[in-house]
Amino acid sequence: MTSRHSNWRLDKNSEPSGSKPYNRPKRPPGLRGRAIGLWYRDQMAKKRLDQSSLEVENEDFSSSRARAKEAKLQRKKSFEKLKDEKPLGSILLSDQKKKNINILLNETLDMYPSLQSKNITSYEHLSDTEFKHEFLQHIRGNMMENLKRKCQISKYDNEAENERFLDELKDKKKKHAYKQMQNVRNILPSMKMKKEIIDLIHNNQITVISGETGCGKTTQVAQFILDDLIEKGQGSQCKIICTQPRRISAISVAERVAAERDENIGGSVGFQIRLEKVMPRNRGSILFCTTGVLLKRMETDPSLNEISHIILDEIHERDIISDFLITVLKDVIQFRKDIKIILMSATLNSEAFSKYYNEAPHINIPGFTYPVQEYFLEDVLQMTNFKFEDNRPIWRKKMSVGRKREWHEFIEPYIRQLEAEKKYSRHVTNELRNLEYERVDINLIFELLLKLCFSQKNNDDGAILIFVPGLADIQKLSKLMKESEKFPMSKFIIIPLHSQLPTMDQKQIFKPAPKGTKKIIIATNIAETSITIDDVTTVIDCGFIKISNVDTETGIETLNAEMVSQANAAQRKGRAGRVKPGICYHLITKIRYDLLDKFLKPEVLRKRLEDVILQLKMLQLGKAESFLSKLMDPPESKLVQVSLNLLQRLGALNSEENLTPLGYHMAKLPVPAQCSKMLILASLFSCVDPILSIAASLGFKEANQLSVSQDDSDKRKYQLSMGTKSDHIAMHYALRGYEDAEYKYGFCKEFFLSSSILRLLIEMRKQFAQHLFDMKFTSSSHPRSPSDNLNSDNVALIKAIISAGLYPNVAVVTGCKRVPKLRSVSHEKMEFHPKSVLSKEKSFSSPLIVYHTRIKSSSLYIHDGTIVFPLSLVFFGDQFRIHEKTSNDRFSGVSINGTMRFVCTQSTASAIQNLRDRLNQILEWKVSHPGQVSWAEDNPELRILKTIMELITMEDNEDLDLSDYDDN
DNA sequence: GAGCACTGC
Repeated sequence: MTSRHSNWRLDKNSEPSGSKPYNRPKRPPGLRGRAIGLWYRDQMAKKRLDQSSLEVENEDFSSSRARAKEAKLQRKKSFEKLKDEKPLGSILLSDQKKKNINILLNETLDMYPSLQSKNITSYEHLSDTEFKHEFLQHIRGNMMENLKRKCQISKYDNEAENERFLDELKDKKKKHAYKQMQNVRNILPSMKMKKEIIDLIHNNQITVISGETGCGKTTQVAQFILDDLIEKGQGSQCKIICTQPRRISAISVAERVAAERDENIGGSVGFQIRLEKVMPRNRGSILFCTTGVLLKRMETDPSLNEISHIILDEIHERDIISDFLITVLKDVIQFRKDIKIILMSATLNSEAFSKYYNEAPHINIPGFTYPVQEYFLEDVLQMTNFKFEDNRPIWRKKMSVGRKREWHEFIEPYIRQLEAEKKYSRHVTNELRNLEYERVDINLIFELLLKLCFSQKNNDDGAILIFVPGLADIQKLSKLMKESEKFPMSKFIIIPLHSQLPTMDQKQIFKPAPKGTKKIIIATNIAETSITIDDVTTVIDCGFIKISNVDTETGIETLNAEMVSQANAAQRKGRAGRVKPGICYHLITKIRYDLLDKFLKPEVLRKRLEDVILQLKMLQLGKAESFLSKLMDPPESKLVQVSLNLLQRLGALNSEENLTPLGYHMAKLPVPAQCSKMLILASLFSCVDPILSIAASLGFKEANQLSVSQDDSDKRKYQLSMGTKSDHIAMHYALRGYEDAEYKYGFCKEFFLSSSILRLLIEMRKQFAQHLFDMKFTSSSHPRSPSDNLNSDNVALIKAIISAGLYPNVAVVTGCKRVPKLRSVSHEKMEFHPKSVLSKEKSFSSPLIVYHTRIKSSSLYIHDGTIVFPLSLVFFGDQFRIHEKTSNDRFSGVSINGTMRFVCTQSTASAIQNLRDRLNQILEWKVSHPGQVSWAEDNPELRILKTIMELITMEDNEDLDLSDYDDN
């Protein structure tokens, strides 16, 4: 007795109507056993290959069908296993309630008659609304077609403007301030290559410009283009967009360039980042924006109409959005022969970009930095006489095959060579030989610091910058320095630098230390690119970096310290040579340095792909797999499938991998997919305020800050959760508290919150609220409008909506001795991350937890959780099924997900099922006919939603005894 | 008992 697989996509049939039938190829006679299997495998592979080259709509039907089949098989398997699952709770409904539900269901039959329509995948049954028009146009469109259509627009040229811009520039050149700026600019290496750069850009559609820090490419190239065109009397044709990977750099570069032009921002130069912009004049202008802004712009303006030049800066960083952009632009230039693309990168990997763009011409600008002397671990050991702790001889049996080979082929011979050269003492080579494994050694950093700060010959007054992987290392080193009493505050300014630590006095970080004191900065890789401290002359690079990764098979994300790449090491070293010659200590051996990878894996290979896939769907780029295969480094097919499967389960994509109405809304909102689902539900249930805060926090970051010394911040977060046993609701209370606080600074200080993050979160809330209003889900664009917040104080309802969004991320509490014990629904061991308020919980009134983020580091941690009750999951989960007592299954009740069962009577089960079906009808209808639910009158929609709300609220108030669920 | 860094008209 399986209820239809309901997940409010308007797409229940997995059989695509109107698609071509799938012709199973006939296998040649004479094959046997394994050979048959192999033959079919090859056929499938061939078919997939053939189809990926076809145009968008017919593509890959066979594999989606295979996927559906696989999913069905999995489901069948899990139902078998379900028999062994202990029930995770029970559902109790009084006879009176069931009676009322049945009356209600009868009275609200045929709420939406057109939903009964058979031809549901074509969406023709939808009422004729603005939304239907917009949606159908979107899912039927494809980017190439749009480009063909839109690129016919003739070139913009305005004589009057041309003249005005030229006169303006001539006048400016006479001004003293402008001339002075010009003198500063003239020193830059890029200035010497101005003509070459302009010519190259002029003569080619694509240009790759490389250059190291200090060459001035970021500030100059856009100005070269603009001034050149103005001087040619073509200023009005010029409209440049220059992207930056970070918000701050977009603003600061714009400010810098405006200053160089003796202007304020908003003239010929502007910037645009999310939630903040100062636009330049329409023509003869340069806009500095973040990569994300450009990508979003392309959703509505794929042909980049009116734009004359796109400059993508810092693409060597290989972040997802930049990688994505260079691929999309490859398509755009086919139709916009007049647009110019300029790719700017560091010298190291610029060749690769040139190659990716079909051997595009490439120009290198020499950089200007002071020389930096490099030392390696062997030198540091010699200097400090350091001895590694617990340094047992290498137990080579334990090493992986690769490590073993590495040791025998390179490292061991290198040490032998050092011994032969006798450049280093016996002590050094012994330590290297006995090094069990390479890791960050805080004691070594400390010893090196002592040497640097207290040996006579060192009278350098520059700052010392230490790179460590994470907060734990910052804390350890700070503690060590403090306890040694060798670094008194009178002589040393010690600055920890980490994105989640409160930024102490800003000026202190950037201004040189007063005479007689030394500045020591202990930083994560935030100091590699995001924060630049000019007066650094000594860098200590521990050689490790924390880096996120993803398991291609399971999709589990990880965060662990790994060895840096040569590019990282070079960047870190470069931080010592900004104002004068410097020194860099790499705490790895020279041979290890040579063996390092050239670059880190690009981000797109280290992240889950749900959001990228939604973005590419929004840009109408066709099948995920075939578009992603065009990237410079295509992600593994298996991982694409994992992400596609989740999006399909969430109801964002249908079986043909097209956006559903729900998916369309999800992709439009700038939050993770699961959060947008929450937002839509919140508007239907009239409780947007809390969910807006939660979606903003999950999509951006929590406002809670950390501290270097002891941690009161966890206790304060616990207070903020107000006993709701939910990190998510704590996020809501943090924002509400901040908004309502009269003395905001004091509030932030008391609760260890970052006011700058809170302010951004509040702006994001407004942005989402505006979206919901524009989509007609709410009656007001104000986040706290009373009419959209009738139920915002109903904690049980908020939790239910959180669980509806975060599903299928469910964890189960299995016990609670010292700390809560946790497992996933598929029985993996998990833990609450210590920052979660739930990690301190002693008793659980329900074993069910929903979460957003799960990362494997030292353990598989859930970073944020909310405790929920069975009904929320039963109403909003998928694969709902009723179980009857039979001879081989003594269980009577319902199950969801093929993994979670709940005990109830048959009559309760069927009442729940019917109510659930009706709820799904409402949700299906609502996402495709956006409109508010009127809470003012007694309409059928409202009566159903209210009934569900009442059931959920009631359940939360019953205190259940955890001992029922304890595995022990 | 522990949290690299970014981003979204």
